[in-house]
This record gives sequence, C-alpha cells and structure tokens, in this order.
Amino acid sequence: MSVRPLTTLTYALLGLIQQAPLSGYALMKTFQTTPMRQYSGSPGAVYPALRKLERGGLIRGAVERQGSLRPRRVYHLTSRGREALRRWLSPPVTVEDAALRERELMLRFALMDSLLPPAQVDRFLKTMAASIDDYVESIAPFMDAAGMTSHATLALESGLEGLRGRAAWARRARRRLGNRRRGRKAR
Amino acid sequence: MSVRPLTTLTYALLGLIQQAPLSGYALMKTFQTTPMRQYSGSPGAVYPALRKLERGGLIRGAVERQGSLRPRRVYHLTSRGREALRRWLSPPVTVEDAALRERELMLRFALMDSLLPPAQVDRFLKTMAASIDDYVESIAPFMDAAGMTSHATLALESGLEGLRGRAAWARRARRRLGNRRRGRKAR
DNA sequence: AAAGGCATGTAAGGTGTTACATGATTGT
DNA sequence: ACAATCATGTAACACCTTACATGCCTTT
Repeated sequence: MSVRPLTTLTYALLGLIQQAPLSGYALMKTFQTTPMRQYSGSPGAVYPALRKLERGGLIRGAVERQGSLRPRRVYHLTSRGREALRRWLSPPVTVEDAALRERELMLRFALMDSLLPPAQVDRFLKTMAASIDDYVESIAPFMDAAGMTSHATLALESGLEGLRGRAAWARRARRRLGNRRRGRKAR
Repeated sequence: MSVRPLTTLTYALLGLIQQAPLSGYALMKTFQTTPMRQYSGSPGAVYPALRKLERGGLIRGAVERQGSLRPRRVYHLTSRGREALRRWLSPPVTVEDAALRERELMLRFALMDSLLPPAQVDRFLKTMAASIDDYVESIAPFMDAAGMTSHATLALESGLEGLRGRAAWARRARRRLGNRRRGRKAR
C-alpha cells in the first residue's frame, strides 16, 4: 500500500512536465542549461525515470513525428501524477528536511505555486522557518565544543549562516506572498 | 593509472581518521551525533567503505580486544592515505565545485588545516570566492528570464543569496586566517 | 568532411539506503 | 524482563554516473 517516495529527480521531472508537456530531451536540456541542473540531467537518469513514471501511470507519452527527425515522446501529466506531486508538495517541513534536504525543499517551493492553495504555501514557509530555527539551535552548541579545529569552527559558522539566511528568506517570502493573498488580515 | 576519485564519504572517513585513530563504530557515531551527519553514517555505507580503504592501503586497522565486548578495529591513516587526502584537498576550487559540490567544499576546508600549508589554504579560499562569483554571474540573468514563475524566482533568489553568503564567508575566513600568517604583508 | 545538435536509449559499474543478524553488556 | 548501547557486518534493492550506440540533419 504505502509506496516508497520517489526520488528528487523524479519529482523535478513531474514538476516540469506539469508546467508544460515536454520530451525527455527537452527535460534534459532544461536541467543542463538552467540552475535546475543540481537535480541532474544525464540521459542515463532521465530516460529510465520517465519510463518508470509512465509505467506507474503518473505521466503519459505521446509520440510526435516531425519531418524525418527521430520522433520524440512528449510527456504530459496524468491526474494520478498531479496527485502524486501534490502529495509530495503538501506536508509541512520537518527538521530533517531543513537539515539534510535543502535542495529538495527549494524544489518543492519552486513547483508548488500552481498546485497548492496559498494557505498551504504559507504553511510550508512557516514550518520551513521554524524547522531551520530548531535545527540551528541543535547544532549551534557545537561552535563552542571541545576538539573543534579552527577550520571546523569556521566551516560550521558558514553552515549556520546559510541556515539563518534561508530562514530569513522563508519569512521574507511569506510576507511578500502574504501581500498578494486576500481573505486574510493585512499586517 | 588514474584512479577515479573516491567518494565524499570516503574522504570524510579519511579526514576523521587522520585527526585521531577511530573504529568504524566511532566514525558512525561521529556522523550521527554531529553536524557531520550530512556525509552520512549508515553501517551499510561506513563498513564497506572502510574495508575498501584498507584494501587500497590508505588506512590500516588494528584489532583491539577490550574485556568481553566484541573486539573493535581501530583504523589509522597510512602515509599513502595521507597523500591521497592531500591530493584531494589541494586543487583550487572550480566553478563546478562552487555550483554543485558545496558540501564537499566545506568538508575539504574543515579537513585541510593540519595537512596543507597556509598558502594553499589561502588559495583554496581565494579560488572558492572567485568561482562562486563566476557562478553567480552565470545564473543571475535567470532572475529576469521569461517563463519563470514567482516561486521559481524566489527560489533562485534564495540560491543566489546562499552563494553570495558563502563567497563573503570565504573572504572573511581568508582575512581571519591571514592575520595568523607570518611572512605576508598585513593589510 | 567533420562536428555538433536533435532524440532516444542501453550497459557496466559503483554507491548508497534500509533492514536484518549477531552477541555481550549495561541500564530501568 | 526489556530496551538500549557497543560493535561489526551482510543482503536486497534502487539509483546515479559515465560511456557508448544509433541515425538524421545542419552548420562550418
């Protein structure tokens, strides 16, 4: 019953296909030519992932013949795919997410805007900021721990700054998006 | 001849063992209880990696019998291991490193202080700052690109802030460490 | 003529995750 | 009596990377 969650790459594919139907090659190119490349774009990863998604009924490919060029399969999201994506996007952010899956978090945020209602986006950002705060609190004590070299301390400082920066970003994003939202008291 | 580079986990193990001889279990615990956990610490990863390192002659394990508890293998670095670590730590930072391997970079910095001379540490930080700048320049134009949703723009903004923060950190670290260094003009 | 882009795909190889197995000791 | 900690390890499984294969078209 409980299907194990798909990989980040898989959700990235799902998210891009949701925004507009795309071929495997176009998806690869998107990864290779934009900041999305963090989520990888080698043919050996993309094509098998797409076939797996199609087998699972989350996307469907239509062969498009164009001139004499090799025909391409253009994929579009099925309703089951849309639901799977929504299920991945919906849960509040945990401390584990904040500590170990920053990229996945940013991918989720980037993909959720047309799929989740504003209230859930707001919850995402709120729990993200709170989880980062919690995580920072849990690792900040290491700054004064014994046995840390000066380099280790500096590295940890960089990590903490990154985390605090992201928490601040989440709060700022919340305010900005909040201003666009109706049905909620302005601050 | 050209051995493919080891994984990040492998170098994390090498670096910890270099600081003090440790058993596989102690290494796992270090990963599980400190901010190092990003580099993973499951038994299924750590023990096989240690055996591989020993087969390759980079570490050597000595069995320590203690009371009736299961004896443990305490590993120490060999000279070949120290050289492998140094070779990994030495190269200047590339734009690829800055774009895709931030964690590996911070690990390198955290581990290099007793293994590289100050001039090489300085070069690491200098090239790190420069590479991040280059990468930022290459992706900043996407902020104004067409077809970006407001969420994608915000996500990219967060990424850019993180990068700029790390570049600033590298420059700050350079100055701080520079003050400790002799034989160089003070600024 | 060669190189590179479009377009899909497979094969080999290594790495990681989760879960389990073992067995003694220490804490509740 | 049960759980947790010390301590090492294996098995199953999935995943990714790199490299290659194929074939047509366009550009240099």
